[in-house]
Amino acid sequence: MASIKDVARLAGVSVATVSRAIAIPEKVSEKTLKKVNDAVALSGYRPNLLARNFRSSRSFCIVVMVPDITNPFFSQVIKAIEDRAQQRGYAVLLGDTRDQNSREQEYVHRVETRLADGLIQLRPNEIHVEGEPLPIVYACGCENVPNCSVTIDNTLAARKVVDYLVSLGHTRIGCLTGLRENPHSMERLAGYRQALEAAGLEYSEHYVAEGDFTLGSGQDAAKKIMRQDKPPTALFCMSDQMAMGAIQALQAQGIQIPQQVSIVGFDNIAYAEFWHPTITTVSQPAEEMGKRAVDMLVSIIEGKEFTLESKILPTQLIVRDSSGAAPKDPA
Amino acid sequence: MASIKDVARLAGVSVATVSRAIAIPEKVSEKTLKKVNDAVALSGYRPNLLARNFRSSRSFCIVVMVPDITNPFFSQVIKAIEDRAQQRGYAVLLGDTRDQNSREQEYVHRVETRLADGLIQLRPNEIHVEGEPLPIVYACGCENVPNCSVTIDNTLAARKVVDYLVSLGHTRIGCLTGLRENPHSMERLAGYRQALEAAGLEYSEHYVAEGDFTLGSGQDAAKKIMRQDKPPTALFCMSDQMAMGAIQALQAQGIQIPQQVSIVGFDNIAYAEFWHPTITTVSQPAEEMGKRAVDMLVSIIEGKEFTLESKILPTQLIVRDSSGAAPKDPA
DNA sequence: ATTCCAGATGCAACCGATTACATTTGAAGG
DNA sequence: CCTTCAAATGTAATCGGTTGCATCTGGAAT
Repeated sequence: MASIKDVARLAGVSVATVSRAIAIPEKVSEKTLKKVNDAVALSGYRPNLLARNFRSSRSFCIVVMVPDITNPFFSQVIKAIEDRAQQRGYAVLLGDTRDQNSREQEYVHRVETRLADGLIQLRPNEIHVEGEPLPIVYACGCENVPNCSVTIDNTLAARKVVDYLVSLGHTRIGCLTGLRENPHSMERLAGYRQALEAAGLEYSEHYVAEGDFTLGSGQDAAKKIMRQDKPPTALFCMSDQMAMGAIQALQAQGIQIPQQVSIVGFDNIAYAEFWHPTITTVSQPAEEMGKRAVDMLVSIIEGKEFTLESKILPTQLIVRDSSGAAPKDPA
Repeated sequence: MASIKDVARLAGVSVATVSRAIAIPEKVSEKTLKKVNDAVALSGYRPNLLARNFRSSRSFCIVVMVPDITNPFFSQVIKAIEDRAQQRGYAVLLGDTRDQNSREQEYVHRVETRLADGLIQLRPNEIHVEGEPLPIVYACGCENVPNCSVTIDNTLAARKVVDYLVSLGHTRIGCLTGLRENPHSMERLAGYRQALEAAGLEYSEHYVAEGDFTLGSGQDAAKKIMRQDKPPTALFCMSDQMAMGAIQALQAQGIQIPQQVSIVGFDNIAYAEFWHPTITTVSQPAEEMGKRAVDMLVSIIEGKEFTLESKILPTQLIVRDSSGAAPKDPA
């Protein structure tokens, strides 16, 4: 593999001249520029960016930690991140943590050891770092993370969608959560409770079932929650995937949606408007969050200013066919 | 930021000793080991892996190029890749190429400039590299790529699923392709034609509609293909996403699936068995391909043996509810 | 006490680029 | 022809580790 020395020898100049001819060609005479370019072409020289990065102590690489890349919501965010990062001159290291702290640590370690310049955390968990602070941006997380973050108001969004169910006349509204200890679950559950309270409805653990945001867990949780005396006439699912699982499970039992039970999701993933029925949901600004997260991170990395200017983006209720008026005479 | 020199000074030993104490502690006396460990703890020292990688000319990073990360099939493969790579000590750089050659080149460039040790190509395109060959493995691609690859027999898989439609009595079988110049499209189309020919059915361009593997394109292509005198009674879609779009489009027209039209997909993504109706499809071994691709790439990188031992994995026809016997009296 | 030798440690080169500083070159002006 | 000065180029230090080789140390054997 040809190095800058080989090029210098071939061109009959010093390595410094080669370096300059490549980096700042206008600072080099035309004659030597040509000699160097010829030598580069002849030797098939490629600069060793590992060396350059080492010298400058920069890797031009950022880590993105995500709980599950196969979740369409996250893959959408990541696509936006990759796009923006590429524009800004950074590459994206994918860290699918599978919600395991040990895996998370390994990726944080890459930043500590300079293999990445910074990190975007898509899990709603706070990262604990010993020693000097690292460039970290939280995205799609929760309202009250300590560092820079770009997120939505989960509580408010949940509240709005449950308000909407109330406005349709529903009084028995169930809730399918992610893992209960997940901060997203907690905040959205808080919004759910707020809406119930505002409507004068009683909160009951019987109307709450735990899942983990996946299709299968939505299926199971829906079955479980409907298996009671006075089952809900509406279900607020904390992810579209769970809503899909729930719809599938209820339809399999011959339950009509939305005539008998209304179902709403969260995220507005692409499949939501293709499902049968199409799914009422809360739209999160996935691309916008990804893009802004990159911009924030880059300005921290390059400016080294760890300002705490967090940003909360608006969500939008998208009404489709999976929700409707409460049945007159529920079972 | 503490460097190895600071640790050496603090511990009162040479940098070489510190280096050894960390890398090969058994080669160092207990006394100095303790001194070094104390100094490391005191200074908060983190080795600069950028420096180590530079020295060893290795980045322990591999690039994965994918046409579209939001395609659930690819995100599944990538998840497997990330998992395996992590196990083998490599990080994964995500390259979402959006089917643009310029973006592809940028990522290839990262390998040429040593910022990544190798590359896994999930697009079915061949990568053209000038100069020395690079460690590249093709996965989920086509049968006849030149380098090491792990893939399926697209032609055979398509042939089998269309054979299946024929066995149900269908004689007017439509085909929704990806972009026509996409190698996957071409190979699967070949399988489709083989099956027709074997059944003595005539091939007609009127029964072929082009899409791009996405939901929306499946919707459009299905509408277009049904808008003719003798519309197909069965549709072979080259991706599950297109099958979903097609199902949605036909149902919106009041067409019963599978009673009036059978629809089959390709990939067996997670949503296929949750769709309404559940989707008959061809299962690709996504995890297995991802895992094997990493193993192949690592053995090329570490062994530097560019052997051409490609691997073709089996596919499986998964029969579900979206396909059934041909209607007695088609419209 | 001397010799020997293995184990522990230090010295210094090295990886491939960048860059501050020193030196050379060459064209313009006197 | 000589001076002057900016432009062009070269020299060498540097980034932070790793590692071959030399040196040192201390205990065992003689």
